[in-house]
Amino acid sequence: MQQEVRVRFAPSPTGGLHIGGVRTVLYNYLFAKKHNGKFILRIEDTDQSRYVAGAEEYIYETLSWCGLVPDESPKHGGNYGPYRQSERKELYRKYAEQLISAGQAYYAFDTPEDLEKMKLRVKTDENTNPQYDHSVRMEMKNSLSLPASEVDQLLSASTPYVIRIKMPENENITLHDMIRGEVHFHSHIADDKVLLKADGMPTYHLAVVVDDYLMKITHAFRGEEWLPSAPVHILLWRYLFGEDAMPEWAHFPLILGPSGKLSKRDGAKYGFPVFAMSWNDKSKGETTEGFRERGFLPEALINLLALLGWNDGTEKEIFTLEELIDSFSIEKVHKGGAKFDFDKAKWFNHEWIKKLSADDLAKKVKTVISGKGVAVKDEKQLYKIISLVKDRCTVLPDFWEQSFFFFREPDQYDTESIKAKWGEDKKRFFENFIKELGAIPEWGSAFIESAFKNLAAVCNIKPGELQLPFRIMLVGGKFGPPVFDIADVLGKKETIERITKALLKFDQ
RNA sequence: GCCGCGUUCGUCUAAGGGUUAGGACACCACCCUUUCACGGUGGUGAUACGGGUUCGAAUCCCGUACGCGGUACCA
Repeated sequence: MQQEVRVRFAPSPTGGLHIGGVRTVLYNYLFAKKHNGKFILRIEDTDQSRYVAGAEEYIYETLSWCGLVPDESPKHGGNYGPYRQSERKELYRKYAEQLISAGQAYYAFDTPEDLEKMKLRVKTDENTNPQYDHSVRMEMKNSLSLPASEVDQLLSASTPYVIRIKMPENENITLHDMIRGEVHFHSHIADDKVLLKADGMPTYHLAVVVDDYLMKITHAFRGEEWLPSAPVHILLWRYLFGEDAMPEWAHFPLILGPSGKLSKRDGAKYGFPVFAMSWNDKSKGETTEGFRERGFLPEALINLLALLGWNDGTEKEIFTLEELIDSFSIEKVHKGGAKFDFDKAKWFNHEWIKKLSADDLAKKVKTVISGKGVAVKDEKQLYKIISLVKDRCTVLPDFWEQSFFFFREPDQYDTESIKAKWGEDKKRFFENFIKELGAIPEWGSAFIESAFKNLAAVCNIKPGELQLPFRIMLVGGKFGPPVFDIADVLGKKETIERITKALLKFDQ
């Protein structure tokens, strides 16, 4: 019996979730579901200074909107809680102390000023970014450099301290990554990372290892930005729980903006959303737009994100979540970063709007329409409208541009477009057409069309020449779906009224 | 600076030693449509560079260049 697959997404609740994060969630989710495993959400809120109210709620809402609901989380519960690191605070210290006993970590009493001084002292052109590592640690104030008696004294005097890992000086560390294969590091390049902060909270490095162990995570996936600190995590695993217990790793490629790693600033700068849902930063009073608010469907967002850095090896591009679960494999995730292309994103949304039924779309379209102050009275008519116009809608707000004329009569007419060819004969045609329409036994686009064409033949006018005026009478301009379909949806009474009204206007 | 990762049309990607280097987005043209779209057909357009290995390299190896990431008591 194989071990149950358990994966986790571990965001820090510091603001909106951007699409890189959503994609990480997605790949985690797909992997878990593919292997009948569990998808866990863990909140990494160990940095109290960066706490942002509402950010955690936002994450749940985003996940729920996307349809990527965790099996375990602070909100959904589970057997491995608490799932919020701040609530696990007391549990980390013992592991840090264990490392100290084993000589794999040490207390460090350096103040921020001490660290600053060290950096200034060591900094050269060749070493522009000095680290707290083997080369300087014996010159600093820590339990390695100080005599034991002094360390005891400092501790009993409650001097603030951190616990740092003692990185070995000369060791090769190999990471096996499911996407990249073997990645090699030298231990001497990493610094003595802080494991436990002065406030007693763990840093990411300690917490991720301890929690992945305690929560029985089998596969640890995260963004490529974590690759450089992987050796620290591997060492921690080796020291604390043994490498045999370590999950399998995979580092996903980054999603790039027009210039480097996609950031929320790119959104404002280039005019596309970067967050899944809009995020309001109350401290700065600025809102970052989300895909949801821009009128994207969650199905499309998921689909486009899945294909940004992965594909199933075929030419298939439109996938439902189910299909993604079915065909997903980590090995086919790319190594290289992918630049986000908003045009392609819109194409995916368009495809999804076309793919979904009027029924699927109705609720969202209704929201768009009512957002314009128009109440949708006739459900059946709405379905008809959606079917009629969805092929020409790329994002949800387009439904208004494409169908507003069904809800209100034209307030102006594009008479310019027909002026040149308008005349008495055509006017007469429409006057007769009104009578014909009144006599139509069954209202429907095919009947309207044949009445229209028959009458045109009688009047000896090409039907094509009459269609544009008819369209403008009904909607006001050169837009909309096929004109007989418009008349159909409008209904007999409304159609006749609009022709009548327009005829008067055309004369002026 | 140092370390790591990466590099196929403008963008997302297929091809894991033998293909006229395929598809999609975008763009252009034509067809359909007397609105605009949808749709259809076709077109422009890529293996970063230099060395190897091989009968044969986009594919394997080495260098160079470029890009990205990391280098916090942030995650």
